[in-house]
Amino acid sequence: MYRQYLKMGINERKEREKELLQKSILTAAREVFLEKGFDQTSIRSIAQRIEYSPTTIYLYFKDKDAILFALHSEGFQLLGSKLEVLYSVENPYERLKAMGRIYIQFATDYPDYYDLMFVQKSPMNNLEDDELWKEGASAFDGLKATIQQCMDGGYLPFTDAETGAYLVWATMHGMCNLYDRGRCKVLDPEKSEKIVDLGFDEFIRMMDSFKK
Amino acid sequence: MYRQYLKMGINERKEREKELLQKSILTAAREVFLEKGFDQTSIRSIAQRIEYSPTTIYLYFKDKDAILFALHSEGFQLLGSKLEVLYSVENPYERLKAMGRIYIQFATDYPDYYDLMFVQKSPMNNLEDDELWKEGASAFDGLKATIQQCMDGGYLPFTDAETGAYLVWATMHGMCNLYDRGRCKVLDPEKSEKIVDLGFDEFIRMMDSFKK
DNA sequence: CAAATATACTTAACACCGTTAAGTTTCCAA
DNA sequence: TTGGAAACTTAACGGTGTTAAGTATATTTG
Repeated sequence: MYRQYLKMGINERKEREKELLQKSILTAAREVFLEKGFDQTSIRSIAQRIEYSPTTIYLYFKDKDAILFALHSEGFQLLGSKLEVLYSVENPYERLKAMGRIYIQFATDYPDYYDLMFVQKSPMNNLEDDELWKEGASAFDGLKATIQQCMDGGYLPFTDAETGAYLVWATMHGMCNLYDRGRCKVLDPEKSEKIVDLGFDEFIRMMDSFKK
Repeated sequence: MYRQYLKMGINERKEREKELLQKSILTAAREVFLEKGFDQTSIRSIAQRIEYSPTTIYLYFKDKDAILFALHSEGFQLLGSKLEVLYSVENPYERLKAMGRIYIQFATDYPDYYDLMFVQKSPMNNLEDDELWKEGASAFDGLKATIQQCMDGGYLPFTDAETGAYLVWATMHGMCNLYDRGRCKVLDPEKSEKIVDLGFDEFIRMMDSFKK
């Protein structure tokens, strides 16, 4: 009968509604996360914001880590959008320097996103043991390619692009993380507030001296 | 009466007993921490191990952060003991390289201690706002002094010893932390397991090329 | 059209957590 | 012997992630 034809439309509407709630859960999660921070982002606080019971969330996400993983992916999208301007930078070494500046700016502007993307273990629990970390990999590949071009252009003397990219990444990450975690208290108070930028400048100066 | 004379002895015994329990709480905390890790180190689990009620712990420590701070200090003592061999290294550049190796070895051998010392925010909550972070400062001063000597000896071209020390520290920290937090999945699986050492070797190679 | 069933959601509960207030036991001094 | 301080425990508060069971609603089927 004609109801058979309606069924599809109804199912589609239902699917749309499901997706809508899934999205509103994620929106609520993002709001709580950005307003209150990682620690205060609880299933219950997300549920309260969308006026559903906490258990409803489990009908749309496997567990809390799945939500955090989704937010982590959002962070990578945001970082990616900030990095887009680099396409116009043709000189690989200039691009690398700009990349570093943007990375640090991102870590400073969105410390919670940064933490979720590069420090917290929770979002990584969502990956299967053999599953690869797509978000991280594509960002890293971009860096690696630039490093390779820097090597080819004689700007940097790394023996291996991948190891070199890791080393540069680790330096940026270490500076941001030590600052974020309050470990820069050991520094001269006058320097400690702007130490990440000072460190970056010093890093650039070191790299500059490599140019063959 | 003669009891007056005993009183002091009794009070001293009581004080010794108080210290004893304080120490056994710390021992239990350390055991749980090293066996089960940071996340599983709860007041309740520590209490269970010493067979006291959880609330007793609060008679000996202000809160959980105070215990974590005590463990964090232990970590610095342990790291300090590992660094002792450096006294015999006269060449500052050789000492710096050895320092880096020991630092990485420490982070690898005692990841939980390392986390507590350089990543977790909890132990830092125990410090007053204006209070300085003694443990971190004395470790950093050791690095800074060596960096300064490297600069003086023409091994490294940093413009400022403090910023240079921070930069070197951040590089080591970044490599260790990215590895610990599972972010090295982005690397070639063949390299990822030994990436910290590979990165360190590359770092040394870079530094070597600075020698004036 | 009524009964059966599937869907969406909630309530209640479990097992944890850090922490505090109130109560109990133990010990020493007067 | 009794009063009181000190040491410790019990019970509770408000929070966490998560699951099992129950309810209401909407859809399908006989």
